[in-house]
Amino acid sequence: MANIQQIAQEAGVSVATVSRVLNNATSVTQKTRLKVKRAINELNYEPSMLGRNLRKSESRLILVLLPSISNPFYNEIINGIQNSSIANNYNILLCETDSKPERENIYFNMVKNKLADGVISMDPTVNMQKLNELAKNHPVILCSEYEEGGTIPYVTIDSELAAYQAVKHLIRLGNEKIALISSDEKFLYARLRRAGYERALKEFQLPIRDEWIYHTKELEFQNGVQAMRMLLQLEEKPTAVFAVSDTLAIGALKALKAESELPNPIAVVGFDNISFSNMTYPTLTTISQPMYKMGYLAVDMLMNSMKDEKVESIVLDHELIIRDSTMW
Amino acid sequence: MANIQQIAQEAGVSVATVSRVLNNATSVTQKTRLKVKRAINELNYEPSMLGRNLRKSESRLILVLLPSISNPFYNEIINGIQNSSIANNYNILLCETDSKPERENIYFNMVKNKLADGVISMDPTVNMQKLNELAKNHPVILCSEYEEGGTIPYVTIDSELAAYQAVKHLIRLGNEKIALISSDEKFLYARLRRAGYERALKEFQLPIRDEWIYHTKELEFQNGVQAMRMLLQLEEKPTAVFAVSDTLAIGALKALKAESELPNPIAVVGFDNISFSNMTYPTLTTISQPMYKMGYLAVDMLMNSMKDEKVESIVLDHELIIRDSTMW
DNA sequence: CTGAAAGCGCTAACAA
DNA sequence: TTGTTAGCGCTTTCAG
Repeated sequence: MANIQQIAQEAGVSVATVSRVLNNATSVTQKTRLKVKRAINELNYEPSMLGRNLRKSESRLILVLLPSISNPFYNEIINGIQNSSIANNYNILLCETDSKPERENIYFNMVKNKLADGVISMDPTVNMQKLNELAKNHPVILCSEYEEGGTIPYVTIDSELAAYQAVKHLIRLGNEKIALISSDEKFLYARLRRAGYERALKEFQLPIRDEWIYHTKELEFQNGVQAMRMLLQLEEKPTAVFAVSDTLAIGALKALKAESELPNPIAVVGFDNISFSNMTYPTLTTISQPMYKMGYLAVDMLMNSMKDEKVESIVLDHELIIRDSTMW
Repeated sequence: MANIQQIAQEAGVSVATVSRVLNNATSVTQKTRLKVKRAINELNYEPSMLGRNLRKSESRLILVLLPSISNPFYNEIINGIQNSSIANNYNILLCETDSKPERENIYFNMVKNKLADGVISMDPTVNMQKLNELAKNHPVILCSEYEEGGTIPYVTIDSELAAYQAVKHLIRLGNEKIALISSDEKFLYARLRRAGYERALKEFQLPIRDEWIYHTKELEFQNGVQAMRMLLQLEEKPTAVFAVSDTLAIGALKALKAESELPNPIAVVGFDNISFSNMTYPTLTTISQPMYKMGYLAVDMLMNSMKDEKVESIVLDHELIIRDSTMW
């Protein structure tokens, strides 16, 4: 691989001039520019980012932190992040932490090491203390999951309100016994969605019963299956279920189908509107988050943060998508 | 952010000694080592990868090329790649090309620019000519999709055999009119799976009818829905369907459910065993690929390739997973 | 065992 | 307009 020296030599100019051509500086005559370009082509030269980055101490790479790409919820967000990044001449480094602190550390170090210029975290399991520490010296934006009262700017939706509306929809359909399938309440979104669930029930003076609230360890389909099975074993079964994620809701639907002799169908509402949610039987009623937009805006915010501008957090609108799982 | 200079100064040693401590060189006395460590802690120092990488001219980053992370097929493979990379002290750069050549170019340049040390491509839409060009000077491994008769090492499964077995299973169940839902035949896997489909039909002297072979533009659920709808409109309808991917098969199942008055159920077999394939109704019979292993091995192969060792291509075993969609 | 110094590939300030 | 040169942060050779 040729370097800038060799190009300079080949073209009979200095390295500075080559650099100027590379960076489209105006102060180069057409003639020298051509000489240099010819040399570049001849030697099949590609400038080394390594050298450039070291010199400018920037990498034009954005680190995107997420727990696992197997959760389809992140797909569209990443799409938005990707497109917005490219528009800003950045690339993204997708980093799965798998909720493992060691991995998180590796990625945080990459930022400290200047291998990435900023971070967008979508990881609810992230170590907030360390992230706050990092945010002191590096641009960081939270996407979807955030810290209440924290200092890091975020883009998200109003989970409490969305959950409230989802449950209210179930109530309007005549359900009085409504269960909640939630994940670990160490996550803010789980606490908020539970709060929305409870607010709706209280407003209609419906019972909030502990046995109708099930907490799963993870967000896999299987966790939803298991949760629904438990709910179906109760003496007094719920007539409807609100799950805090589509993956859980889809698992719940599966468990319901397996149960052949139910007197009345149990209504199910999910959260996220992942692409599968339209492929289940019955199709899933769910809350749709503006995922693409969320990702896109997160990058915008990060760019502003890099310019040391003041960045305001953003709360986006959601939408209730009514499908068959609440009307079968 | 402190640099190595400042640590040297603080510890009262030379930068060389600091570097030695950083790299666990043996030739440093306990006493100096401690002095240096103390300075490192005091100043909260993190060595810059940028400097190190430039010096060693390596980035310890692997570029992973895939068309889109929204296809769940890649999830487990990536998991394998990730774990294997970390075990080898590398990190991965997940790059979605979205089948766009511009993006591909950006990523190829990162490799040429020494921002990544090697490439694992899982992208069937990749520009093979450019990839071959890149492979002359950089380590490249193909994962899943590969080039017949090409020079780049690959890890994959025997798609033709798997398809043959899938279709044979349908034949054994008594089906004689078997349709194929495939994607674009510019992709090798589509050609191979079609070949397996035809081999099985021929072996049992069953008709291969063009109208029973449907090619979709993409691999989204919706493409499967549409394909199945077309097949259901035929005068002579197939009694079974083999789809070259689970996403297509799941869409097909959806279209079947929508069709209420079918005299006999139509059997469906998919390909990939994505996690959702167990959540559909009916659950999907499919070919399971050893995805995790495939990803893991791809990294091993890349590591060997980096050491300039000769790397042999690998063909892994698959498995037919029989579920409800072939016995309802 | 430790230090001085060269150099990885590039950019940018300064000089010409 | 172009060239010279310092230096980004680190590793490594060679001397001591």
